[in-house]
Amino acid sequence: MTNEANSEGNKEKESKNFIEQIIDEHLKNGRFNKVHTRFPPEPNGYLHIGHAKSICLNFGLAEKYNGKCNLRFDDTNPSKEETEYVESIKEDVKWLGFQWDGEYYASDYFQQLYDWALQLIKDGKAYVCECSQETISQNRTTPTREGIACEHRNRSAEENLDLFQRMKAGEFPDGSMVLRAKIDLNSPNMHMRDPIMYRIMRAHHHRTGDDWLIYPMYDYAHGESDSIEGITHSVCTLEFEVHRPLYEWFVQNLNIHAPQQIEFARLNINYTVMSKRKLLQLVNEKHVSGWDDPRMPTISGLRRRGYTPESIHLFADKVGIAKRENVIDMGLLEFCVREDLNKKADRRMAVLDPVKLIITNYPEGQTEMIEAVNNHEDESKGKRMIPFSRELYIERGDFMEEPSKKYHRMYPGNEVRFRYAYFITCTGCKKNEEGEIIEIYGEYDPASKGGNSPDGRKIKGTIHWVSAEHAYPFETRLYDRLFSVENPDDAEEGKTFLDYLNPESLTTIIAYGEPSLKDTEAGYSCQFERMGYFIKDKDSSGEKSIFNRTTGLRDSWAKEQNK
RNA sequence: UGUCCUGUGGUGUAACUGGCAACAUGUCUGAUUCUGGUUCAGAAGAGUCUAGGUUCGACCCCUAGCAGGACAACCA
Repeated sequence: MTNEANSEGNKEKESKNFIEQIIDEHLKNGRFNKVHTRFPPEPNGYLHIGHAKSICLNFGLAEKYNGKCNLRFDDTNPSKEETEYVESIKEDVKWLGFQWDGEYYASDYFQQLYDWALQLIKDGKAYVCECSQETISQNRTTPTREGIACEHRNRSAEENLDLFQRMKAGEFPDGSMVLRAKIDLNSPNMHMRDPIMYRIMRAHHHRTGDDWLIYPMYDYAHGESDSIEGITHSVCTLEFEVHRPLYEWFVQNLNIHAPQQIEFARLNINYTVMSKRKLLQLVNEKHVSGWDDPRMPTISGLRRRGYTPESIHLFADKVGIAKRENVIDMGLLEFCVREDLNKKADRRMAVLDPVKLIITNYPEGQTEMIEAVNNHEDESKGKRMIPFSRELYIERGDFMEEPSKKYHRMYPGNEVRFRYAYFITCTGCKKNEEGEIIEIYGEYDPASKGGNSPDGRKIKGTIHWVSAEHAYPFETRLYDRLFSVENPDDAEEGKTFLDYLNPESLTTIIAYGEPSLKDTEAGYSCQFERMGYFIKDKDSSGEKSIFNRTTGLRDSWAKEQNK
């Protein structure tokens, strides 16, 4: 290594994303003297990879600036939220490796929020409106036209106070009235045209039970919750950009701590969908086995698929943070798992599409144990023994009766290395009446034991194998992208994203693995040499194993063939 | 339609706040290799949406367009 390379390496001034630049500025100009972020999921579904980006951002910011990050459940809509989701969210955040500083719920603040609403009413900045949903919407008109004030807008503070308290007390039916902020009916920003702060809803809340009959809306609750927790930087996605003036209006008019809301572009990945609504639909309509189906972009799905927290961190790191719309290639996610798994996954041999190979010059009935390295990237992983015998299974694709150009696996007359074992020269094959190859024959060179070249002769191909007699059969689930088009969201006329589901997103086969695969537990992740990364699924039980394919290996041979 | 946001290689993100565009991924070559994996070496690929302007000099600033996105829920 040259000195130049060294000094280059030390220089690496990592560039900051725009949010960090804003924070630097705030720290410099004294607006804030610390960093306190929060991750605010609504417990109405499972977390997905898009949330992971946000989690890594928020918790990452706190780490970088030596600050704090809260986990806050935005549970202001009891009709959609459930405890099951709260638990899964906590599990996912922890699995990603983050520990929140405070665990909060917007519902913890219902009383404070209510009191502040009373204050706004007294200040003449909020009023109870009895208009119907349609009327309110109509009166707001369109952005280009002025809004229309309804007869409730100029009620006295006393009357509003009385009405609002009676709303809370349950004197009025659901939906009969709302509390509205009195801001600006002519604002070009529709969110400022007297937004709704509270609605009457007789729904059982997962935490406050039946204590409340009125519930605050997002816009009223979110900024205030941030404020209560002393959040400095309230990071959210782009669609809330238009809400920022409203966010600021509330903290300003309540005269409470004002966090800075900053918006960034949400994550999009091709060949999948990211909206909670659509993910929920996939689950409800049983297009997938559940929220944690390995094809789902959910964190629990990725986990079951074999993704590691590290691979997701790497991914979040690589996609970056910015404000422009983006679509990340699924290939990047796959690159990230391989990058991580290559270093730590055990190597094992398993044949996914088996065909029998008989070594005609190998003694019948003999079995010998072959030593194999667990991971060439990490010698500390040690070695293991694998049985070898006269009859083996090899991959159907590793034999060609009439080889194509550049093919250097088994074909009549060609010598191939059987990984860790011997050099075997193919001598022919047998076919059934349909012309399918049912057996392949070969002769081994006893001097090449261990797979080493006895005389230094070059062998182009190395293939994996499994002793037929000792093979351990197990179910293998080969996963592919869930959708067959890049962007299932933009469905053509008369179709929905469901019409683009990939019928081959899951293929179940029986694979034959080396015996060591039997003594593994669910969650055991390894590389089947030359085939890809696999993880033992939780559906496994006792002797029965199920392995999910996390992702295949890079395959430049397949690319070559597609030319 | 109105307001706001965004516009840099195929994709994603940078560019020390004005000094002729970097990194990653992807693609293609080649080398190494007991995984057609990994690793290594190299190449191609944008002249920064367009048109003006300011400036010695602009991806960064200004003006006008164009394109894409967000919003017009008693969802978040």
